[in-house]
Amino acid sequence: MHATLRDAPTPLTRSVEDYLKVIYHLSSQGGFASTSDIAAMLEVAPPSVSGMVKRLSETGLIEHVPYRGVQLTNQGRRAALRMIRRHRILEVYLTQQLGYDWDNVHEEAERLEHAVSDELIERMAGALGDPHYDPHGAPIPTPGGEIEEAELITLADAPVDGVLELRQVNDDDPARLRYLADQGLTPGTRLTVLERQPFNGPTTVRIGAATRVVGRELALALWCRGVQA
Amino acid sequence: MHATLRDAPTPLTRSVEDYLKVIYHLSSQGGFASTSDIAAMLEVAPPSVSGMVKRLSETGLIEHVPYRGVQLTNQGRRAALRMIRRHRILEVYLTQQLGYDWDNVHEEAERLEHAVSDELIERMAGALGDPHYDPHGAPIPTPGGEIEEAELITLADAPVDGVLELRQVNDDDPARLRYLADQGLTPGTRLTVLERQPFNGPTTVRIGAATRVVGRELALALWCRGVQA
DNA sequence: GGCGCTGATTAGCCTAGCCTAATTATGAGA
DNA sequence: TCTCATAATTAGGCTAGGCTAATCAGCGCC
Ligand SMILES: [Mn+2]
Ligand SMILES: [Mn+2]
Ligand SMILES: [Mn+2]
Ligand SMILES: [Mn+2]
Repeated sequence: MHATLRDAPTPLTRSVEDYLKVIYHLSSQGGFASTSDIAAMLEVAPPSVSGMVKRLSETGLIEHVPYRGVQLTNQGRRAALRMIRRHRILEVYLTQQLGYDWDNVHEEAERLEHAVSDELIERMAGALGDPHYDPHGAPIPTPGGEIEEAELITLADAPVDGVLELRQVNDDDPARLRYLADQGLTPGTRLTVLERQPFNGPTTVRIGAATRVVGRELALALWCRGVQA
Repeated sequence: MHATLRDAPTPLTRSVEDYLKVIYHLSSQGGFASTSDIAAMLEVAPPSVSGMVKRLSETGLIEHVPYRGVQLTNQGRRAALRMIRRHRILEVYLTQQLGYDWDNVHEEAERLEHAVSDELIERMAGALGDPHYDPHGAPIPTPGGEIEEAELITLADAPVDGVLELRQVNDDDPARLRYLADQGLTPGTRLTVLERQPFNGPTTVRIGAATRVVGRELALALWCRGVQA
C-alpha cells in the first residue's frame, strides 16, 4: 500500500498558521524570511521565532538556514496559500454580505481564518460567485493553491506621465484605508502621474477630473499596473 | 473614581468558554455541575476539570463547593449566555444563509463561536431578522443575556391522548437529526400521542394524517409543550 | 586580519491545558 | 458505626507558545 495514501493531516495551530502566512509574505519575492522580520510582523520576540522555526522545520513546513532565514517547503506553501484563500474569501464575504467596510474586515478575518472549515469557505466563495480579488485588490488563491502573480509597482515608483491602474492597496492600516476610500483611491481606479517632487517628495496624480497629491508613505502602499494610454 | 468603570474584560480562552457553556447546561436545572459530568461532556479527564475549576473559581466565574460541584456566578452566567447566543445565531445563519443542513451546523458553530466578534454576531442576527430560536428549536439569548425558560417535557413523558407541539430537539447527533427531518419531526410540528407501550416501550403519535412509532431513546430527545386541543 | 555591531540563537523560565497514577473524601449499606 | 466503592482531588509530567537575559555568529570597516 502507499506509505501515504492520505496521511493524517495533523491540524495546524493558529500560531503555526499565522507564522506560515507571514513567512509566505516575507519570502514571496524569492528570498529568505529573517527571524527579526518574522518577529516584527507577528509582534513576538525573536527568540519565540527561533523556537517556532525549529518546530516548523522539524515538521517539514519550512527550510531553515541558520543565521540566514527560512523559506517555505512545498507543503508549507500549500498551507500558507490555503490560509490566504480563507482570509481573502472571508474579507470579501464580510464586505459583500454583511455590510462591513473595507477598513475593518482584516482583523475579523485574521481570527476567523483559523476557525472556518474548508466547506464553509467554499460555500462563501460560491455565494459570492467565486471572486478573484479581495476588497483591497489582493488576488485570491484557488482551492488548489494557484495564485495570480501580477507585476505591480508602487505609486512612489511609477514614472511621471505614466497612466496607471490602481490594482491593490495595503490593508494593514484601517485609518489609511478610510482615507484612501475618501480620496477615491480604490482598486480599479485610473491614474495619471502628473509630477513628483524630489527628495522623496509627494506624487501628484490626476483621477478623472480631480488632482490629488499623494505623500510618499501613502504612495508606497498603492500598487499599480501600467496601462496603454 | 469607580473601581471598575469598565475593567479590562480579559478575553476568555476557547477552553474556558467551552467549560462555561457545559457548566451552564449541567446546572441549568438549579443544581451543581459535578466534576465527572463536566469531564464527560468535554471529553477530558476528571483531573483536568479539577484544575480548570480551580482557575475558574479564582477568576470569579464559578463557585466551587469541594466534592459537591460547581455553579456559575453571575459573571460566569453572562459569559456562558453570550457563548450560547453566538452558537445559536451561527447555527441559524449557516442554515438560512449558507445552505447548511440542520444536522451539520453544530460542529461548525462549536468552533466559530470562539472566533467571531460581537459585531459580527449582531450583523448576522440583523441579517436574519433577530431570530428567537436556533434550527433545533433552542431559544436564543438576547445580547443582554436574557433567555426564554420554557417548561418542556420529552415525548417519552407526554401523557397519552395529549396534543403537543414539538418545540425543540437535541442537536448533538447528526444521524438522529437526519432521521427526525425524514420523519417530519421538526420544531413546530403538532403531535397527538396515541399510545405508549409499557416497560419503556415506544410511543405512537399522529402527525397530521400519518402515524409514527417513536422509540424511547428518540422520544427522550424530543421536547414538547402541551397544547389546547 | 582583527574589532565590534547587529541579529540569531541558546538557556532558562512561565502559563494554559491537557494527561496518568496515587491519594483522599463522601456517603450508602451492612 | 464501620466498610468500601465511587468520585474528587493532589502530585507530577508533558507540549505549545510565549518571555528575558546571556551568548554567539556573521560581516563590514579600519
Ligand atoms: Mn490569523
Ligand atoms: Mn485584504
Ligand atoms: Mn466551542
Ligand atoms: Mn442547536
